[in-house]
Amino acid sequence: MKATIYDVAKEAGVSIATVSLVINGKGKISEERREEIRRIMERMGYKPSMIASALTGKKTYALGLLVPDISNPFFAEIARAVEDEGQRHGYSVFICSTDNKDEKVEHYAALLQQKNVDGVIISTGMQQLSVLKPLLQGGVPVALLAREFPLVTIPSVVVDDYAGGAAAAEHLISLGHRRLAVLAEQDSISSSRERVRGFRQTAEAAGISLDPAYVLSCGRKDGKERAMELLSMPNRPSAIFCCNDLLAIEAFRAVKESGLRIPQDCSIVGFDDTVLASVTDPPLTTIAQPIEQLGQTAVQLLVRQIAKPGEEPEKIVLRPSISVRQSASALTDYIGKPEQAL
Amino acid sequence: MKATIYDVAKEAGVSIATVSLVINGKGKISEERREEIRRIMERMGYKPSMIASALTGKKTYALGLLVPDISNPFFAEIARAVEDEGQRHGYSVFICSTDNKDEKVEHYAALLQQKNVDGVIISTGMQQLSVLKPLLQGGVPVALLAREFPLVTIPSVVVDDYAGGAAAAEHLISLGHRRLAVLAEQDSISSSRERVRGFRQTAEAAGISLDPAYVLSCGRKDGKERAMELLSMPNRPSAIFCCNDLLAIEAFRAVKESGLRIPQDCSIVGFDDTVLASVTDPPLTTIAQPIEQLGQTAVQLLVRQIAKPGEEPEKIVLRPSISVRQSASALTDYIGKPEQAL
DNA sequence: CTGAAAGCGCTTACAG
DNA sequence: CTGAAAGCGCTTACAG
Repeated sequence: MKATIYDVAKEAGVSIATVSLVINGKGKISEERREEIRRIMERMGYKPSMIASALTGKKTYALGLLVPDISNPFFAEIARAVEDEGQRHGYSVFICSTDNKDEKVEHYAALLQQKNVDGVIISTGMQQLSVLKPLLQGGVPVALLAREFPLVTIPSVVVDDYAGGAAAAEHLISLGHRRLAVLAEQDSISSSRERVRGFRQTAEAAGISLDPAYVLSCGRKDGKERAMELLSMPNRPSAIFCCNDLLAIEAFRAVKESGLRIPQDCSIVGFDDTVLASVTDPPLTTIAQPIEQLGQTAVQLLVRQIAKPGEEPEKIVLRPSISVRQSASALTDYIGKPEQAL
Repeated sequence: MKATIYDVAKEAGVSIATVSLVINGKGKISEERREEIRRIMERMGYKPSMIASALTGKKTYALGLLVPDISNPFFAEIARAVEDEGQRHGYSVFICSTDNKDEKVEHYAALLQQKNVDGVIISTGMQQLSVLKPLLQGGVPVALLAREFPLVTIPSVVVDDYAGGAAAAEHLISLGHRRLAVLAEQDSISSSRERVRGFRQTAEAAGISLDPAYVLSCGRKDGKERAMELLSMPNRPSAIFCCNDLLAIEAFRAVKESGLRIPQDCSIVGFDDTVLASVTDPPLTTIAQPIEQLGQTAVQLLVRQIAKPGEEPEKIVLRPSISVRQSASALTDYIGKPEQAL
């Protein structure tokens, strides 16, 4: 049914070796023959099978992309950047949503390896780094995107999460906020930890302590609930820093459901600057990640790694910026009131 | 370096055929041997290469998913549903963002074929159906998701776009709107055409004509611009039906930028009910697609097609529903004014 | 119950 | 300038 290299060779009256050479633009073959064979391939609608060529030692030109959830707008945008940059280098990409569960990470890692992907971009959190062992030991090139593992030398590109958290704190503090709270992701996610750390240290440097009771970790579905907890505390926070935009939206819902106003009663700052941020009511002030650049850089690091497996792994840090919109404002309602009374 | 079936066979002192049989759970092999060989595979960290087994006539267990843009929340959610249902059946999925461009569709179609994917889910628009010829002729199973091609018999799952457009019109008309406008997608997208058709016919059935000048097609980036055009028309529409949520957001921006209020000065109804809809200000009234079910059904149709290529292709139609939020309201400001004066 | 052998569709030295 | 042959890592009849 589908034409193979044999069909083309027979049609052209040459050996399959010759056909293979023209496919790959190799060898010394007369330009006429080359052209003729090309024409025949074209006419027969022949496309070389990548899986056959992969088996012969060439690459599969497939990449794996591990993300927590492709339906999360941040990772959807990352995926698009990875896809485009991948295509630019000839690679297709498999999507793998892990829900940040080690078992799924492990499952996908094994699967990708069996599929002989040329490399894997990892942008998912995990409890145990060891789930990546098989990949690493299997010699599968890996690049980390927006994730870090301090003790391992894997090429990675991250945004300076600490600086992002710090920027959020600075912004809120400059607006006069003192009672700060944080809605964090699961503790297993290093980027979230760093954001909280940057936020906390900046607050403390400004003489504002961040009570651990006001730093809540959220799972996939309980963001609003956690935010509600914060809002119902005796000493309600005047501002909440959310470790991603999705959490910020959960916080929005909680605030509104509590009959409070944003930002007058409670300021909110997010993280990521996905499409969601410009769509909320009011538009979300958030720490912006250079999403496209993250995706592109990760692919480039991986491609380099594939080409020269021996190379010293690079670690690239991109700067976040703050997108000031309208979800965080000065504490106007409290003007004049003494800090203690708040 | 990586263990092959030969290494396992040698280690176990059997032939590779025997190993292959235990991998696939076939043949009649003593339970002891079977167990022993399993243990050896485990110990050696052996995982059969899928590309080798694919070359031997088995499947690649890879699917292609053609969408306009994976970073579009609607398609990101579709992708997640497809990924999950695919995994359930043993398939991994390649993401392919086409930007609705025929050249990209063609490119990806050829690529997926070369990669010997077992099937392709198509959820992207195209001008020429002929770009799919290679896939269809190549005997690659295909399923259509939220797309239709009237003349071709390909298994497909769609939402009743006509009914969705009709529901939007009914809702707006019941709220008293008479000056209706539409922000459509490109004409090449059949679902968009159907939505507009349902909207138009329902309006006309209610005695409201929809001037073609008030139905504008948008490209990837000019939604806001087109919406601005509508708003600056001499006879400004009191309600705009947008053929997807992203367009609705562009319309939101245009309305606000014009100093108008939603919904008092201009009602807006979207389509899709993605995560965006609950996040806008005010929350978006929109036609809800059963996204998860769409993705699942498409995979199931494809899997069936893969298993029994001869089967009559099914066409499944899912019903949309309307998610009433707050972006469309009754024409309170105009109460009492005669229709002509509007 | 198990092995030898052919074959999947390519690529790559090696001859000539 | 081009072909014969081995090999990639599997699966699948076919023998025995």
